[in-house]
Amino acid sequence: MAEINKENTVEKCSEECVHGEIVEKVCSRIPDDEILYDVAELFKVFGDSTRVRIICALFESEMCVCDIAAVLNMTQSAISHQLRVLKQARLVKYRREGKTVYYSLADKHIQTIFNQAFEHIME
Amino acid sequence: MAEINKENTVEKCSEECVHGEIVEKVCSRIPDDEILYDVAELFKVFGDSTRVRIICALFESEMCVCDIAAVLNMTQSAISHQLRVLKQARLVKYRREGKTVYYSLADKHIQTIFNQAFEHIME
DNA sequence: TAAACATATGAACAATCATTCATATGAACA
DNA sequence: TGTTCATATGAATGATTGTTCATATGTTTA
Repeated sequence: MAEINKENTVEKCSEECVHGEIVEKVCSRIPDDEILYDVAELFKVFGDSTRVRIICALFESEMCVCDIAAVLNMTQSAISHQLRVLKQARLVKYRREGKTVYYSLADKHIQTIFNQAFEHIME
Repeated sequence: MAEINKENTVEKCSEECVHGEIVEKVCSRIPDDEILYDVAELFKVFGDSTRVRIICALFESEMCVCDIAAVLNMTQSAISHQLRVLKQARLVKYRREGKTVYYSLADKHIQTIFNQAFEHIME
């Protein structure tokens, strides 16, 4: 328990109110910070309405950058920047056909995650 | 199709490369912007490592604010601010017992969403 | 090879947000 | 009622990030 307050910034309540057993149990079971950081990074990608709209558009059909820009009524540059973010998160894949690049979703988990999110919203 | 480029900022490619049928189909099937905005707002709440750690801690056990602060090794104030965000998103609920306030998760969808996120990370 | 065009990217700016510090609130108990 | 203590909150600040504008890349076709 000593390492819980490393830097002597001990809260008043830490000696009175902390439930030692619970804190210890939770500390031992919670996933590593590194993993939780990655989870937050993934959700950060989902946490922008432009990217959400791109993903939902790609649920319907593979599309080129121009088509996505037309659907969202935004500039090609803005879409391209966001597709790069989605690509880096391995959420979309692409194929080139001449001058055109077609994007599609890369991960089967995305649909499940979004369905659950829709259900939470609707409650 | 006229309403797709409302403001005469027609991209060059919009007359050459836009695939009209696909754009029209996707436009008609994609959920309303209002809903997609709400979805993004929900994911924005998940998109912070402190909040992710709080949520994962609460997967293990109901806890008071002090306990959560001890588990995450952060100040009571920082935790309290984040719990307010989670409360506003209806992701946590609380019960008061004397001076202590116990928080727990409010929504069954959260676990499913996080499980899928873990699976995406692990791939 | 040169022009045309779909896409990508770098820099800059505005807006959003997590934490800190100080302080307020509200319940328990003397 | 007054003190103690767990929790909540307002203001300020530093950091992150989405979009725009200008330009670069790379493929096609004349």
